[in-house]
Amino acid sequence: MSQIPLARRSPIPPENCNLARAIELIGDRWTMLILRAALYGVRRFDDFQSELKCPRTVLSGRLKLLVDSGLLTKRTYKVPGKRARPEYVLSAMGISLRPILIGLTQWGDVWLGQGEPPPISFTKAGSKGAIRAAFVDAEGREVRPDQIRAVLRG
Amino acid sequence: MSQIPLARRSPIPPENCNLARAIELIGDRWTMLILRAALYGVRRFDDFQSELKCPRTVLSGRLKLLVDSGLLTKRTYKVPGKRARPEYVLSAMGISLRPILIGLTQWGDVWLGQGEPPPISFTKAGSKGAIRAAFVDAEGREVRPDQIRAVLRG
DNA sequence: CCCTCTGGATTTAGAAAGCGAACCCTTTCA
DNA sequence: TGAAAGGGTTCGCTTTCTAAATCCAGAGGG
Repeated sequence: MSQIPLARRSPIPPENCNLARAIELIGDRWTMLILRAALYGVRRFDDFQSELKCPRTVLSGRLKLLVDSGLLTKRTYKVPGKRARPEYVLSAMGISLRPILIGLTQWGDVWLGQGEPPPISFTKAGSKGAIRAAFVDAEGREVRPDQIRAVLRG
Repeated sequence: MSQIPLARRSPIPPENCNLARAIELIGDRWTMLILRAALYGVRRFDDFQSELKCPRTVLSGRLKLLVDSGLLTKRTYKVPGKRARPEYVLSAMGISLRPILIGLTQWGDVWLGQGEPPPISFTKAGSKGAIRAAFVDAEGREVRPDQIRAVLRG
């Protein structure tokens, strides 16, 4: 069943692995749900809170971590007649997670969709057909999953 | 800076969102690190434990959850002259997370790599150049991130 | 000028989860 | 008969999560 050969250890120790580092950073329920909302355009503390229904303590802590790690940028917005308030917008680093979360969305559509059609799908601007996460070579041509090979440095 | 327009709410309530469901399931530090190791071929309790250095209680709990949710399959292996033991191998559902974790690896290479070259890279079988996570249309042609449009059902 | 409203938090106390160390259980080998 | 090895569970302790209440600053209204 599994095409993956048995290994007693991963080829890269977790403490030197950029995947493990990424998991340390964003591999947390609330953190990922915050990023999901942020990618949909949510920016404000109370909007995050009513969207996620998470404790405000957790939210303010996570926002702080995300700002410190560079995924979110804290800046000020002002609605006329109201106080200036902070908002949390995705940095380039945060926006570049979008393909990964779209990929995870589509994975969820397949495996967790409970037989219902996906509530959201993705297309290329100006055309109709669905697009999907995949791998491409340097020329932008798709590489099928079974053709992917891992190469260790050194 | 942000190309994402302000929203007060995400277009899909989290409780009806397959991305949110996926995050509930795998959006956890240890769970993701287990999947990382499993994608590298680790299968056995003690191998996971010495790789992850997590409490054995946490490991056995997570493995149980992953089996229950269908990402891992528990089966028995037997080394001649040793007792039969359980091992945890990725199901098709688990293996299909591979592109997402590779995408996250490459994201980490860019943003968390501390200037060092990535310890692992990915190529197409039989060729040399690196491949990367991207979006493709139905014909397998790359769609650039700024051309991606979300479409709501209904 | 004081009062209230609003968004963005911090404080507090109890519940849950994480953690490390020790122990248990079964089979196999010496 | 005893020790080893793999795969767990049990046990206390610490950290984190959670909910609810409170705080705080600056508008706007009276």
